[in-house]
Amino acid sequence: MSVRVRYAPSPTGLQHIGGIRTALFNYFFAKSSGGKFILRVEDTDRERYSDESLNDLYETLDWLGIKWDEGPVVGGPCGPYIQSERFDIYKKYAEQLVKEGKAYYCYCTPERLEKLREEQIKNKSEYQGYDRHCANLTEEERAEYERQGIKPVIRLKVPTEGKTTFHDVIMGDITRKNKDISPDPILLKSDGFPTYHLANVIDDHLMGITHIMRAQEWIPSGPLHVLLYNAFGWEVPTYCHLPMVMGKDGQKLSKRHGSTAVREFREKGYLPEAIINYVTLVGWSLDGSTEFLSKEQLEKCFKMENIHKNPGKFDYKKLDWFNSQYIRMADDERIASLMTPYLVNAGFVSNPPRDEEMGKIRALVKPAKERMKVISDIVELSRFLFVDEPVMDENVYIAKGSDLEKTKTALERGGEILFSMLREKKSDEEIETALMNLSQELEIKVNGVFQPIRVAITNSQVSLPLFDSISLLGIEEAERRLSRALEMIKEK
RNA sequence: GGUUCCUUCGUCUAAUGGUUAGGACAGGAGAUUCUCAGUCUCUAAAUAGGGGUUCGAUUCCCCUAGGAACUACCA
Repeated sequence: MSVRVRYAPSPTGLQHIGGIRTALFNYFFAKSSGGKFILRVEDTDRERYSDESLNDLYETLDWLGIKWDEGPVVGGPCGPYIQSERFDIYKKYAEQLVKEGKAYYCYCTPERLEKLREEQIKNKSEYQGYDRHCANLTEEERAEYERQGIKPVIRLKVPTEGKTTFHDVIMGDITRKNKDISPDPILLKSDGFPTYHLANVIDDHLMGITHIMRAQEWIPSGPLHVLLYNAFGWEVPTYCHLPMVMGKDGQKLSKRHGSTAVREFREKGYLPEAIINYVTLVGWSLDGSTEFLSKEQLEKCFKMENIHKNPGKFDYKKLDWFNSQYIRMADDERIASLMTPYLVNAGFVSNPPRDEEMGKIRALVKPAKERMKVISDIVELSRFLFVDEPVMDENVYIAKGSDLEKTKTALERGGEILFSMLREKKSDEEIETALMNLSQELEIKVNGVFQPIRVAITNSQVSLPLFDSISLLGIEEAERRLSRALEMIKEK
């Protein structure tokens, strides 16, 4: 039987790291086993649903380059793949269970349930959950509720005796006593929409899902789902509960740990390949030593057996490392086009950039590439090129081990040497040597000469290398800034 | 509280019934004749604790401790 797996998110928020990790695992498992990857939108919660979330789902998967074989937009033989469009199916199956005596109508109001819950908490009752008030209603009682116009929910009859076991590829057998399973969970809400449990089981069956790969937070409801499959007389798929992605403190990764939405990472300038690579390495590994894995490689070598049991913490620093590595590996032209929006946003270049601005951006790639962790770093790295904000504090110009006098000299004579040699088209090495000689003469470290010049030209203590900066800026402008700095320093 | 699950360096992980318990990130030290970054070298760092089984256990079993998830007309 060929593999069919699905990613079934609920469009109630932006796609986050944990979610796309689940998507990735499903996708890679499908690809590596020659199966199908299906996308299904579980939008049965009308309260929390948002169009923005749905768009974000498509955009994020698209950005990551994850294509689904069946699902919304692309269609497929088991559609529709959006649960809100499958309304009638769930209703039909839920009513079938009622007819067969495996489920029942419940007319309890939210108010009664709330009161019940409060009492259970107050009395520290061991027994928590629904009290099965409506489990054995007579026809008369039902008719009375209907007359009152109460819209019922449908609840599953969960056995009070025995136990239910399901097998998980990663976890092994997981058993729960039936009396510990949520007593008679709601299958169909009073608005006619299914709850997760119902819709999920029906769709997984109808769509021929062979392996259910989902986060471990679903383990507790596994037995309930098995009960549902049994109630329908359907075969139970293979379960594979994925370890969760945690924050630094060991709790479920959430906003308070930092960015979690993939969109935020994209906006900061993370590359999709870095996200994919790093995220799949949380809770999975190829061999313990391979660090770099492309999407294409993972599509081939992903093995379910290598998935871990224990949850993994999300390490932002390691992601940064991956990202900086991928930036370096990336094509220059691609980096240039990735940098452009940040420069436009910063107001450094026009939108769209003029040819001459595009030239500057391209020239920026080489020196900037290996010092960016994220693409947005380019804004600070290139600020000196587009805006001129001279440093007025003379102390910034003075390198460690140097002093004001020597710094003046370094600026004056170093500048002369630098620009005359640049005009003579001397090599960087030759100029460097000349400046080194000057530093020896002044009895200061090489940096005592370089730092003031660099600060004068780049307006910053931290910058791209001097020669790169000058060639980016142009000799004229660099010289202008240097003389200005010299004037300023001379007055001190 | 109840139920279920988890436990190798700070973090992600590798390994085998017998190894100096390996790699990577982060950290520390040094090098790199321009800052920052990068690169290179070196370094420190783990089998949660206690019992078994065994000639031998990080690996198999049990207990304890710690952590997590779930416990909705949310998924």
